[in-house]
Amino acid sequence: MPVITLPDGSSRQYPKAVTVMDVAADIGPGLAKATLAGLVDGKLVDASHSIEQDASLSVVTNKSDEALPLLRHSTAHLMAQAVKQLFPSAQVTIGPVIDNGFFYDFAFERSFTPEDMAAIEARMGELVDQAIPITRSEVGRDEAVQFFSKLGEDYKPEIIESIPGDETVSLYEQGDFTDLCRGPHVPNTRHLKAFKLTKLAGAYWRGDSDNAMLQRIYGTAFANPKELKTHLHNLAEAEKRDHRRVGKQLDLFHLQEEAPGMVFWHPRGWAIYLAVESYMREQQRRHGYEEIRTPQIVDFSLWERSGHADKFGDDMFTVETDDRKYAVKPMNCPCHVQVFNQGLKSYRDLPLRMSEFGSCHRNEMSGALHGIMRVRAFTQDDGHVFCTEQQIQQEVGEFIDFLHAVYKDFGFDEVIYRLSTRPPNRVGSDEAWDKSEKALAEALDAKGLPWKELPGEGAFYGPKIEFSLKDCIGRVWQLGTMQVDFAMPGRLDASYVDEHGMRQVPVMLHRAILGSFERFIGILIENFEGKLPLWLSPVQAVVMNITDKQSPFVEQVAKVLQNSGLRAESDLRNEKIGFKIREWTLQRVPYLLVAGDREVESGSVAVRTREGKDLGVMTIEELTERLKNEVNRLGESKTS
RNA sequence: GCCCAUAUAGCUCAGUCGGUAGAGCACUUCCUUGGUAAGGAAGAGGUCACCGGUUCAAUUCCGGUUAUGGGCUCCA
Repeated sequence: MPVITLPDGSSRQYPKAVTVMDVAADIGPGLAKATLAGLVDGKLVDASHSIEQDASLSVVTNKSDEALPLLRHSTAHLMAQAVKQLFPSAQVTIGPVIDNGFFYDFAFERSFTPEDMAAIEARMGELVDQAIPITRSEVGRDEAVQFFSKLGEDYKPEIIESIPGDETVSLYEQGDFTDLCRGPHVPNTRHLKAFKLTKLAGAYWRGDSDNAMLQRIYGTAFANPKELKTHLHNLAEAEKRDHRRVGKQLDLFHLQEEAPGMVFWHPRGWAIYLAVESYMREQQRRHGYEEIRTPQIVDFSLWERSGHADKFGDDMFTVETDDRKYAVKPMNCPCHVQVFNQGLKSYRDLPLRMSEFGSCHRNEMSGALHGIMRVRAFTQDDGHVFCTEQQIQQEVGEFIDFLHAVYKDFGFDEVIYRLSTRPPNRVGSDEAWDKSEKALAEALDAKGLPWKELPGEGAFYGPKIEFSLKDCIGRVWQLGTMQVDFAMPGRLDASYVDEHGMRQVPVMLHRAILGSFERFIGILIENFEGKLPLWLSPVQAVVMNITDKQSPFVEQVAKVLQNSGLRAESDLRNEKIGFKIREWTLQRVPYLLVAGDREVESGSVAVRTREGKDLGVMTIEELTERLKNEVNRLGESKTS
C-alpha cells in the first residue's frame, strides 16, 4: 500500500504498486499525456517505473528542469533508430547527452554526407509522427551480448563487458529498434518534437586515436520548437563574436598559408598586444619577478637532457647547420634553468622568480590549429619560481591571488579550475608526485575555489593547475597554469646551498597567467565582442571634422591626445559626419569626438561613446583628464 | 595526424548542367562642405587556392597538394 507524496505536499495512497504514469493519470489525463518521466525520491526514472513502497514523486513534464537531458537522450536514440532504418549496415555505439545537445557515434562503411543527415532528420520526424512507445526491459549480461551479436552489432557487446558487475543491464525498445541503455527515456517518440541535427564529425572509438574512426552525428533538442529556435539564434549571435571574424573586421591580424598557425599582427592588433604586454610587465615586476630574455634556438642536446626531445621531439622545429642541430625553443623552462645555474645560489636567494615573454614554436598537428587560439608560434607570459619544498604552498597561493587580480583587471570572472594529476608516462618518484599534487590541491582548497581533478592529465614532470575560460560558443581554453616540477631542476643540474652549507636541488614552479598572448587576446576579443575597455582599445578616440574648415583644429586635438599617451586618430575625410560616426562605431572606438564651428570656437569637442551616448561638449583638458583616468581604472570599464 | 566540409575581386557572397565570370561594400577620380549609424556619379580591380588528369575546350568534372572551418586525437 504505497503512499505517494507529491511536490505540493499532498499524498495519495494506492492498494498496490503503481507506476509513475499511473499516478499521473490518477491526477489527471492532461498530466498523463505530458508525462515524460518521474522523480522518485529524487531519482529520475521512467514513467513506467513501478513504485512499490512509500515515496515522494514529482512527475517530470517538458516544463521540468529534468526534461532537457531526458529529451536529448531520447532524441539520440530516435536518431539511431532512423540511422538503422536508412542504413541497416551501420552499427550503433554510444549516444550520450552533452552540453547543449547530444551525439551518437556509428560505425559505417562510408562517411555520412550532409544529404544523409537531412534524410536522417526527416526520418526522425516520421518516427515522431508514428508515436512509437519506448519500453524498458532488464536482461542478463549473456543474453544482452547474444542479442546484439545476433544483430551484427560488434560494439555493444564490448560496452556490456565494461558495465560494472553489480549494475543491471537494461534495454530500451522502440518499434524495430532496441538499444542498450541505462535510461531513463521518455515513454513515447511523440514527445520529441523540437530537435535539429547540427554537425557531422569523425570520432575515435572510445576516444583513442589507435581505434577505428566512427561517424559522429551531433544534434540538439529542446522542450519546444520556440526554445530550439532561440538556441539556434543565440548560437548564430555568439558566432558574431568569433575572434577570427572580429579580427578581420577590426583589422587586428591575419594568418596566411605560408605561415600556418603563425600570426601576422597588424598595427591595431599589435597595439592591443603591446597594451597587454606592458601591463603584464609592470604587474610581474610588482610581484617580485625579474624579467629575462633567452635564445630562440638552442642546441638539441639541452632538450634531450630536459626530457622534452624524448616526448615532444617530433613536434619541435629544428635548425641544422653543418655540424650542429638546434631546436627552435618550444618552451622556456630549460633556458631559465641555465640562467639560474649561472653563479652559485644560496637558500637566501629563494624563492627566485624569473619571467620572460618567451616566444615559442611548436609544430602542432594541423588539425589542432584554431585561429589565434591554438597556433604554432606564440609568446608565453612565462615565469619560473625556484624555491624550496616548504615554499611551494605559499608561492602557489600568492600566484593564485596574482592571477585573479590580473583576470579581474581584464574583466574575467568565470574561471574554470582544474588539477591535472600524474600521467602514466612521467619522470620523478611517486613520493615527489604525492607531495606536489597535494601542494596544489591544498592551495586551491585554501582559496575556497571549486576545482575538478583531471586524472592522468598532468605534464610529464609534474602536476598542474589549469585556469581556463570559455570562448564565444562555450569552448573551454586553458590560459593560466601553475605546475610543480621536482624533476627538471635535477636533470639540468640546478642547485643551491642550504643553511647547512649543503647542495640542494630546488623545486621549480612553472607558471603563466595569460598563457599565450595569442590565445589570451583571442579570448579577450570574443569576451568583449571587440568592444575592448579603453585601456586595451587599439584606437581609443577618433577626432573628426564636420567640414574642411575645422581640419587644423581637429589635427591639433588629435596631437594633444597623442602627446598625453592616448591612441587617438583624426578623420578628416570628405564624408558626412553620420558616415564617420557609423564607421568608427563599427570599429568599436570607445570615444568619438566631433568638432564643428561651434566647438572650434570654444576650443572643445562634442563627445559621443561607441554605445551611442552623447556626453556633451568637453574642453580638450577635461577630455584628456577623463580618458587618462579611465585608462588607469583598467578593467572596471567592461561593457559587454 | 584522423573524419567531414570549404577555397571565385581587398571584404561578404552569387554564378558557370564544361565555352576563361558578377553583385554589394571597400578602393581611385570627380561632384558635394553636409552636426552624430551609409550623399551622388564615373572608373579601376579576378591565372576562379596550387599541381596534375579527362576533354577540341576545365574556374566548373576527376585525382592529388596546401590552407581554412567543424569535430576526434594531441597540447611540454
